[in-house]
Amino acid sequence: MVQESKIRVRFAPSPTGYLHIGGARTCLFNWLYARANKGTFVLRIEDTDKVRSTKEYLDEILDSLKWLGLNWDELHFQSERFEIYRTYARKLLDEGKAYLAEDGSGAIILKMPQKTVEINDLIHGVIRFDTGLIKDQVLIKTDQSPTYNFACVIDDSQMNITHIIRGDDHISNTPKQIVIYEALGLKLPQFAHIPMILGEGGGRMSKRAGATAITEYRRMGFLSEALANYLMLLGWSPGNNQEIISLKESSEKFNVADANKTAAAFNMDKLLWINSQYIKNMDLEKLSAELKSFCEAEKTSAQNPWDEKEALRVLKLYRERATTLIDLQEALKIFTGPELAIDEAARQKFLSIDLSREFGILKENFSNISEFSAMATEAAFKSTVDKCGITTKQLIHPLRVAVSGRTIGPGMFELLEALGKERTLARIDSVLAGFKK
RNA sequence: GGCCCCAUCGUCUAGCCUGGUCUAGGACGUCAGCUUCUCAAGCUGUAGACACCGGUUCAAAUCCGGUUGGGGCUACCA
Repeated sequence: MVQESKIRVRFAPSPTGYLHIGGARTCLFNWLYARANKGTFVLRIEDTDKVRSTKEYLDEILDSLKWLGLNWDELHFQSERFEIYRTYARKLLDEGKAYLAEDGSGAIILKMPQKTVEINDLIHGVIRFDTGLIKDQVLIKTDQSPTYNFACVIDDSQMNITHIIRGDDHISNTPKQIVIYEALGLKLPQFAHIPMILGEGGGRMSKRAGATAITEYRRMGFLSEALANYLMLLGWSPGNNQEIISLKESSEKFNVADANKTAAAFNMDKLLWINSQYIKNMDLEKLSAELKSFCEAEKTSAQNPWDEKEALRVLKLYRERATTLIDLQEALKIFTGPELAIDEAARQKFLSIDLSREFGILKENFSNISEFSAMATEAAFKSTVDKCGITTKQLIHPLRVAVSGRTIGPGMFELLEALGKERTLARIDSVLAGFKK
């Protein structure tokens, strides 16, 4: 039985910038294709531009990929392979398929043959090019470093890449590369050009039009699973009207050939919605761990040290109404210490009139509760409003502001239970003191 | 300019390859309602698209051609 050669794909970022949305999606498709076919996912750093490549960008790219869960099986650096490219270029020189630049600069240039080249793209089908329209291509630059198209071909061939999955902005690079493959007598890989991601307005994605760096999304409080989920939906669909899909599930059914041809506009609202779905449905302990590492990364740890039990309580209460980790982080602040920062507008709206009598009675009733449960606080609250002859609404909103500092939040009594008796009474004392002034 | 890619609701898409089941399905967003101690969530419902023209065919979102529109490439950047 003939063993079909294993699928090998690669993602080849250049460390001349951070990893952006488009690159991440390209990487994701490669990764999914490799995992779906039990193949190998190669990460190749295209750092031939010594001036513009930096260690910082490299680290940022690697960190972003790890965060997204896109692990690689092999890692290569083009900067370590310059001699290989020169060897191949010399071969072309010897065979008369390339020539030395006439200006004596030392650059090696490929003679462009006059022919028609065909790409059989997995997504676009056959695409034809007339190479007569393409000028001779520089292979090795004056500084003896390889050009992108040359290094790319040599590496893809040497690394036995079977499928090249990349953005369709590379379609016009493909004939130039094919000519190099043919000049060297190398086996052609399969090509799959996936569409680009457009900005919110439909134009080119840019920093100006919105965030583009993966790290920025992380800082905005997105869960990596949610971002990956959203990204894979840009240009691919699992079918069955499914919107929420994990990396694991998608890596079982993904196929590049099913990818769309049309560019997709980035839409923050949908990303936000997917993120909220993950926050609502994720395993609570896992969510807590995510929040913890988010707080640590942001160095704005609301809790110090981290109180897991409390975090779990808060998460349970707030995850339903949270969209990002930032929302959760904010919620956590309400539970930090007895002190509370009260929103000024909220204070104006609900605590500007003197409610010292009402809060006084409420405090007394709360004090008498032995087990500070939602049910018990609700009963105590009820008897308070009855005694004061006011409606629930007249006191519940001020109370919410008093104990949580804001007008919005979870159900009043679940909130009180989570806060606990001690903290609740302390905060009531605090507003009581305010009324006396 | 030349070459190339693309074209279904505002957005992401299903359907297109293998024409009829499409009076075009789903999701986000919008709007309305339910629920309600706030804000959400949730549930129900509403409006909303096959870019245009022509051809092939008994029949086209689906096939073909053109137009228009958008995008990419055209570097000794990647």
